[in-house]
Amino acid sequence: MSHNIATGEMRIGDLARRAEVTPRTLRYYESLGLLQPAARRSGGFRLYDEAAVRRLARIRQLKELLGFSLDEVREILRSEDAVQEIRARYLGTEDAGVRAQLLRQALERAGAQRELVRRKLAGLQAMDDEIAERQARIRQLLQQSTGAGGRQE
Amino acid sequence: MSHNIATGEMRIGDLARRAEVTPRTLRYYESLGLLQPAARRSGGFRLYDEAAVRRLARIRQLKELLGFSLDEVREILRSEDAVQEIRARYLGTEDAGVRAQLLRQALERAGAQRELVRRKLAGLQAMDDEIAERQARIRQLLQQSTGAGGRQE
DNA sequence: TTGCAAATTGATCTTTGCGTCAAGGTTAGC
DNA sequence: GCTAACCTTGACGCAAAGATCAATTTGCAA
Repeated sequence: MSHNIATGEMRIGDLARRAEVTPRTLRYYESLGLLQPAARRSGGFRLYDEAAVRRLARIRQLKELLGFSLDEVREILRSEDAVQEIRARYLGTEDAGVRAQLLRQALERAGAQRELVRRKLAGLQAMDDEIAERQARIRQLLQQSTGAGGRQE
Repeated sequence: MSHNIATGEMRIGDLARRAEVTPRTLRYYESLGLLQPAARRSGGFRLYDEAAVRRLARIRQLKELLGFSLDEVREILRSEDAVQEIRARYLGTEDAGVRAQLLRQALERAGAQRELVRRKLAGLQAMDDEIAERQARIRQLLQQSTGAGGRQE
């Protein structure tokens, strides 16, 4: 059994198939400090869990969708990991003052991340608008043309 | 004078500075058939015009913002150039039927381009929404926290 | 006319993000 | 306990997108 459904543990090939990447890619990501296996089996086999599946999906999203380099992805993940740490500390304290402080930190990080995404988004929006405008102009010409020239079809 | 303001003619270094790339990059783009200089001076110096500035900006936008490879950029530009050609032919005919046909071609191309952009946009939107949601959750916690713990500031 | 910044072509170098062997070690199933 | 499928590390290869020489030329400017 290569894939223990109950514990969610899987070997490198299983994870690779699930994420549609090659094992080589996963080893490479590991070497860059992007994705660590949850454990190693006695023989040396890497073992991954469900958290790894999610993290890998995130990596691919950042790389493919947003076009970040793996170096940038590492920085972003580092930041996200920090948020998780803040969350853990938040859950670990009862002190309202400390809690509020931690929340503010998390908020700040989320804000920074959003900034990044919104910049890309704005550029894309502008492009979309531009194309839409062009389409509208052409459509209008087409209307005039087929309207004036006697409608066809 | 390296940069004739009146005619908008400039040499490779001028264009490079304006677009924040290196001259090497421009020569490379030329070798890929992405950006042709408007002319060459007798000595062999490349001369660029304002159209080149715009085209270069477009290339960078497609590459940096949308994450297209230079190969893909070339295809997209080819398509855009085709639109320009359609436009020229449109202006060159009076035949309403031909005109309508050309307009429909242009419309189709614009549609295809928009599809591409919108796919990227959708992914980014989803990411932005996700972050926004996270922010909202944190803000709510913060409200509760500072609300319950006695407001400060 | 000489001098220096900027240009030319050509060649080789670098980085990123993996792919592809090579030579073995591990493990599930029979 | 054997075999096939999977895994290990290590090394080299490769395409994209330039960067960096190197050896000359060009051309404005004093």
